[in-house]
Amino acid sequence: VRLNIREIADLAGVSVATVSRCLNQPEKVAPKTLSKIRSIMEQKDYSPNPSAQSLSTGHTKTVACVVPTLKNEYFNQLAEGCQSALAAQGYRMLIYTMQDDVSFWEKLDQRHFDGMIVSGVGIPGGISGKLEKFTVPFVVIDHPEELGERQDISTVYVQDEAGIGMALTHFYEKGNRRFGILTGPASDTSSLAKRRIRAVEEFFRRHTDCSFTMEPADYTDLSLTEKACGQLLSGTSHPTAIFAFNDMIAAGALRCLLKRGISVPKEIELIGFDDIPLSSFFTPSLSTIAAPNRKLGEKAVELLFRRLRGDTEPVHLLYGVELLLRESTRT
Amino acid sequence: VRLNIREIADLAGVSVATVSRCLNQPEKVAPKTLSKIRSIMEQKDYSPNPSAQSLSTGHTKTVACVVPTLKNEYFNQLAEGCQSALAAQGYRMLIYTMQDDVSFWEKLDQRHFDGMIVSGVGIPGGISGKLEKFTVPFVVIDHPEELGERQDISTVYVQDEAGIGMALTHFYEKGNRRFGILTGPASDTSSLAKRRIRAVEEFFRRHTDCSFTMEPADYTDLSLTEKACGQLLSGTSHPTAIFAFNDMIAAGALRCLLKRGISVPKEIELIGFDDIPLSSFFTPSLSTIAAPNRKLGEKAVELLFRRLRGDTEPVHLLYGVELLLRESTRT
DNA sequence: CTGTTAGCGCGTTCAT
DNA sequence: ATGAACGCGCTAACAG
Repeated sequence: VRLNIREIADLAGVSVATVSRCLNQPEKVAPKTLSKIRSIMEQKDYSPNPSAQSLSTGHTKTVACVVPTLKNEYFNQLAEGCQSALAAQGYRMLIYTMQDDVSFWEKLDQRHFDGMIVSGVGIPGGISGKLEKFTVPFVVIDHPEELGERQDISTVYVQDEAGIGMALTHFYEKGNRRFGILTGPASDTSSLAKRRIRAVEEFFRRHTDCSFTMEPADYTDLSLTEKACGQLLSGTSHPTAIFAFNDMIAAGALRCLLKRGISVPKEIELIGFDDIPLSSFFTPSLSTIAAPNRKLGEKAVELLFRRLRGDTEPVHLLYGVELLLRESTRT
Repeated sequence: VRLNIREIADLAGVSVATVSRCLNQPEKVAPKTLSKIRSIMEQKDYSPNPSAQSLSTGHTKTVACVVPTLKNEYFNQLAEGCQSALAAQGYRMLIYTMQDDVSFWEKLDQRHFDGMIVSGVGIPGGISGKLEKFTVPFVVIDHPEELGERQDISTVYVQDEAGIGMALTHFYEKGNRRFGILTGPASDTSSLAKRRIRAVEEFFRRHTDCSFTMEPADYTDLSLTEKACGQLLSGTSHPTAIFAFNDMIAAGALRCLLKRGISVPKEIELIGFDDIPLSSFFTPSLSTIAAPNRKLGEKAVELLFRRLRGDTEPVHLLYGVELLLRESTRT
């Protein structure tokens, strides 16, 4: 029921080339024929077949968004930022989750899209191991340090180290000396996870009057997170302040603490990371390191478009973070 | 750097037709040539060009997921369910958000996908107004009542009315007689929104000893939600129980109440709808009507695949809901 | 300014 | 069991 370029051409009494030009280089078509063809296209509700267009041009007007999971609000926000930015440019977005599929990258066929946005994908051996096969431009939402040999690609990232420093320093200045750190899942080998751990270690190297315990936590499974927090409490360090690597984990910790009748922030203070939308709804509302999650996605798209337009200069956008003091920390 | 079917054929000393058969109807190829071609494909890491395949077959192995927004956890969970189900079948997922783009449906080109999953898309005039142009199969995650003339399509939905009845009845049995209802945004004309409102009205038609106030609330903007809840409190009904149409709104209400020093559930009880993952993390944890959000997405995909396989019998999957009593209601 | 034509890569009759 | 040839719908040289 949908006609093709040939039929439009016949209807307008011109050749397919003219119709095609009408779409791609209207300035090269006589105003008169142009308007005539256009009215016919309008009337017949014509639009070029995307598959044919892709086959012919090699472009798909589609971008892939690759995240480890959609079960963490952080990645949802990233994806949301990408999607809206892409839609605004008339691009479609394919969404892929890696989950625990180890052969993910091998199965990914880049001919489906013009470019991709990749985030937080703990790649063993670094990005260079799996992403070097890709010739389509892509932007990584993560620290540039894991780029390896792919120094040519752009990144968008936040000051993790600084954020962690801010949180721990705040705790320290409030008099805390015993800390609990809830890291991401032990299986998370992303550069993001490793970098945050390093930042923690670095902090305590400079604050030898403190003790701390690190405990891996999962944000997918509530019971695991609570258990991890329990470990922290039953250990020898008896923390008075807990820092969680992301807000999902902080949520679990909060629940664990309150269940045990531990007052937050009175007895134990808590700070998370990411500032997901609902963290301000917790009670006590969660103090957290805020990053511009949505914006990261939007900017990544922006950088990707630069590439698509031919600008191959790699750009690294670093965003600052902010310590948002809400109710889970003492004033 | 990637070879095509022609080159593979030459390498194997056969024609392109044989290589193609090798992929699509291997049983029609001599075992010997089959294995030979396959090893070459393996070695050269060959896989057919998706665009060419689509152009030739008319299929894309891609499904569209259309939701109003990705800013509500509910839709994220839906999308997540769809995505994982699709990925398991080797399908890709395009994600579209309608936001407030009125011309969304007109711009949507169905040639990009083999089918679509549509959810909660308040379509003025019903689904039939905008979706009838689509010839690709699609499944609606919503009540069948809005299907209009498209009685041929499958749906997946939950018992909204029953859920609302459960919540309000629970409130009633606990002795509450003055109710506050926080509905979705006034602009939400989806069948879901309307249906929930009808269910509320229906309940109070049968419980004339109650008073209630309905107030539209937005889950995108916290301040609006809090203001809506404030309206409820400052009105004449002085509710002792508040029911929110979704958990995002309930979160805002919770915050509003606690800010004003109103104890939940002691002074005012609160029940939400959806059971988004973080609702159990609120404090008090949110009592809510739980729906199998992820599963709705998965099932929708399942029904869609039936269509793609040729089974045109419309199926309507109705899922039950459950009143999850947590801490925001009295025991 | 417009038309002809050759691909783009693959699926698929129809012969052989 | 295999190959030759056409069609899918469009873009881009090239010619006029």
